[in-house]
Amino acid sequence: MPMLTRELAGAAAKPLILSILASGESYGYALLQRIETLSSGALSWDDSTLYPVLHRLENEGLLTSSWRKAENGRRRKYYALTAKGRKALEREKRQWLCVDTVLAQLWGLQPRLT
Amino acid sequence: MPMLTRELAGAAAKPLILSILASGESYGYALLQRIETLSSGALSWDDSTLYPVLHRLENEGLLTSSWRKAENGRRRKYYALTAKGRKALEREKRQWLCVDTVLAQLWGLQPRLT
DNA sequence: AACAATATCTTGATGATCCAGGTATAGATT
DNA sequence: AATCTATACCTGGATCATCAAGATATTGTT
Repeated sequence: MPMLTRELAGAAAKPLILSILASGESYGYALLQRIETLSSGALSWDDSTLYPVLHRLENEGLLTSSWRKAENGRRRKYYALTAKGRKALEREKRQWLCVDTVLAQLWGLQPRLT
Repeated sequence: MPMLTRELAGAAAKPLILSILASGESYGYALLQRIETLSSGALSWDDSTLYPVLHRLENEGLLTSSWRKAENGRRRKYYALTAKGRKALEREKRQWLCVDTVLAQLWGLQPRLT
């Protein structure tokens, strides 16, 4: 994500990926496009940044992966959230909102209704 | 910040510090307490994490520092935002809100009114 | 044939947190 | 006087994560 600082990109990666996968399995390339779409082009990741994150999350047991052939004939590695991944997402969400609440206070923004 | 992931802590540090200093100069120890207060105790930093960040920000020209003696007789290193720091804060803010907007969409939360 | 888009991966350099420690003073308590 | 607690700052090394660059391979289009 070129317009984001290294740190914010790092912090955003995990919750973003887990959140997208929470509504159904997907694969690397599609995740990149989904994020770009959701942010109206503001967030565009480099694939060489995403793949290691996916591997790490799988290694931590938050995701499972399976190679499959898509309709267009290409092989894709589909990722799906595990139960552990779902819990991790809740944790990530809570943490993000915690920091966000503090920043919102400092910036004089409305608090979010949970 | 023990209850935050390494990555989120890293991403939060810069905007938090810059935002607090935007409303007046302060010093390391006070920043730690201020953050703990603002978050109702949820965010508590280790001082050995904060100081290097302050040094880095000063090194980047976002802060200036000056040793001074406080009323209580102790020496403190006061940090103040520079013009460059103020611009950096705006950038950080924009970036944070950008990511936050995407996450809010994914989580079905209300968008924030700017 | 050549090219653009799709799809994934690895390696090495860089950069940042985190832990564990160290230094020092003021004020209150024993 | 001695000790403890809170205040106040700093550094070095281990660890971990992004990032850039480059590699591989297939499909559909010009």
